[in-house]
Amino acid sequence: MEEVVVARSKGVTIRDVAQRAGVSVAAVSMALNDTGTLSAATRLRIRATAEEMEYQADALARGLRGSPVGAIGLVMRSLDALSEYAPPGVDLFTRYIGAASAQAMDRGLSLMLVRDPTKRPTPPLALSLDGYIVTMPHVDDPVIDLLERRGIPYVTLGRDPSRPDFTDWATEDEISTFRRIYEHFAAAGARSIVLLRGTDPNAWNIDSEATYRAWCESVGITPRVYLSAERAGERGGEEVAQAIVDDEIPDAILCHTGRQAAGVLTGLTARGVAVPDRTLLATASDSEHTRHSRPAISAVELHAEETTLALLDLLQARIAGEPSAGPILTTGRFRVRASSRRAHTSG
Amino acid sequence: MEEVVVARSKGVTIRDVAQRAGVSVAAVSMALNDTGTLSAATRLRIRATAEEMEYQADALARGLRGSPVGAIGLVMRSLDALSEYAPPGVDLFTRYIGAASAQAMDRGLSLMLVRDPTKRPTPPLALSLDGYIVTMPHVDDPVIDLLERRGIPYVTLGRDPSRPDFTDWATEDEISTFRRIYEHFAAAGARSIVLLRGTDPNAWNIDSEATYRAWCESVGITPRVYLSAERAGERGGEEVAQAIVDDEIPDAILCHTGRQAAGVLTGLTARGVAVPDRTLLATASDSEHTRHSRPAISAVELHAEETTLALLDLLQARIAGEPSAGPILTTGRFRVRASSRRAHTSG
DNA sequence: GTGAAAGCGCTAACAT
DNA sequence: ATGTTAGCGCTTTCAC
Repeated sequence: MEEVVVARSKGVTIRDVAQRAGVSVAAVSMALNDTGTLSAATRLRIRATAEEMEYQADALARGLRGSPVGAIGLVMRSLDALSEYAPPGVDLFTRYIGAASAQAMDRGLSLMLVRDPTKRPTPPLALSLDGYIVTMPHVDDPVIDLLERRGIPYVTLGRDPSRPDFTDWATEDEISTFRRIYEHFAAAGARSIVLLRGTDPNAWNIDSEATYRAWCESVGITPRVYLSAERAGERGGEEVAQAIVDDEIPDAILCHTGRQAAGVLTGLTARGVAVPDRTLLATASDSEHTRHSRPAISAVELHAEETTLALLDLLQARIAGEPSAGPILTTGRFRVRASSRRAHTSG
Repeated sequence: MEEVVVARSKGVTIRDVAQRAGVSVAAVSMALNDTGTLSAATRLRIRATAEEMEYQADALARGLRGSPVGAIGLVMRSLDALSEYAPPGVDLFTRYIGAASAQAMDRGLSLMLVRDPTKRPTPPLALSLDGYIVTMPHVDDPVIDLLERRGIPYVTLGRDPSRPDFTDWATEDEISTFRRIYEHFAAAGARSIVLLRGTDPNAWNIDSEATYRAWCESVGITPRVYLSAERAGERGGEEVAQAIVDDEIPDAILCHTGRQAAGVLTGLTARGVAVPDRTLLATASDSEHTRHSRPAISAVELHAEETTLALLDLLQARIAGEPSAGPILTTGRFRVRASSRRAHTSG
């Protein structure tokens, strides 16, 4: 039984360059980082040899000294709260991850998805990254606390519900989008409208309920809010649908997540409530479910690219110590599908 | 003008633990890594204090010593070859990135998307990662060379066309899927079939053309292959469509990418060639384009999750020095949409 | 069985 | 203007 261990060859070190250039390691470091006092001549000469030897500073070693490592983290609180990191059909998160990763690359940054760094074991590199994007922070979020405590720069997707003064955040402007949906419902003749939201204690859930109640009040509708934990997924939506029907069949239902909406559709159908003929249905997050269900469910299409771009801008400014340009609101587009189109309205 | 630099506070160090436990730093290291010769008693005592102090070894420092850093890289050769990292409508790559990131998290690994590490400047942490997934390596791929040279473990999505003996790869079984598409075309009465493939020198392009030619020969069809660079996108497809029509209008066209297919559809339509009535159209990669075009384009739906899971398995085995279990073939599903459905066939 | 110390590659303070 | 050196936090010989 022989163990074959392939030695990981390290590359050219600063010492190699120093030796070749006939200077000290300090000189090399200075030359390449444009620090210290070196004659232009030696600086150039050193740079040339470094180039020639294809020298690359080891990020680990620099990081150990406190220099930036050229990588940022992405913490998705909504994913941390789910039971699985890749629930079937939910492409919202993967789209954010993919978009942010690709855009970070264009800026010479690497991005890594990191599990909740307050849970042990801590993802190894987590506390050595240059900064963080935290999506949908919770009330009194321990992750934010940790980052604050460690002095690690961060920005958030969605406002931090615990810190009204914090401005380094961006979001799809859900509030006005929600209003648009209610108006869409009302225009189709809906008089009673139900909101089904999630239970994660984030701005998304808090603000949307507030928006809903305000809107109800403004048009004289009695608010009816139902809750279902995000992690309950379709199943949760199905159960709530039963409860809603038991209470009183509304003219329209708005669900937060695509999975909830898919479940509600199933539940309503099971109880003989026709969508959209009897009750209109829409959701604030698009997903495979909403696109492929029968009828297809009206949903807000998120523009992940636009939002992640804003977040990266904010984070880079924050890392550079520049003043905050936030918050930044991007706009989602409400796509009307069959689930909220009345036959006599569309015809 | 005062510069506010927030000090990044490091956490508890091994020295702190050693001091508190009344032992040397070496003892702490040994106790926590289960190495060396320590009495069970001290080992336990040290572990307790470490736990109590919430000690976390610094990944940078460990990495500098050659230990794994708990993070792996993802290099997408197809993205490196494009002009932009997030081309509009192409969700194939983001799906892979998202799926792989989420699954890696479930295994306690962080995954980061890395730009071509042979291009300078090298992404800082690139050469310190524990391993790599390289998607669609090119012939004589310099990235593979680099990883080999540095002794960094890697697996590939799609076989390495230059290394027939290399087995640590997985892929969606495009060969049999392609055959199925040709048969689908043939069943719909197509006699002349055109293949439009990309130009990246990867297994995908090489093998699919070989499959095509073999199939043509087996059924006595004269092969017609057209090329369009992946980075040419829809535009490239459009131009090729013109060329195809100029040569001779075929009964069916199979395109590699969704963007090419979308372009071909546009091009054909512009020339008055009706899809699917005159010519059938399908593509091997699903995308926004193929789902939302008119008519919707038949496409292979990739199961990113299944494939990335296989890749992570292979990579972890490779890192652990276990024997290869590859290659692994996963299966895509060909979804027939309007673009390849003959009216009299479906009716 | 345990501690002291070297050193991973780098940066920054201090000498010269 | 350049070199010397002390660490960053950790693992790993090597003495004791």
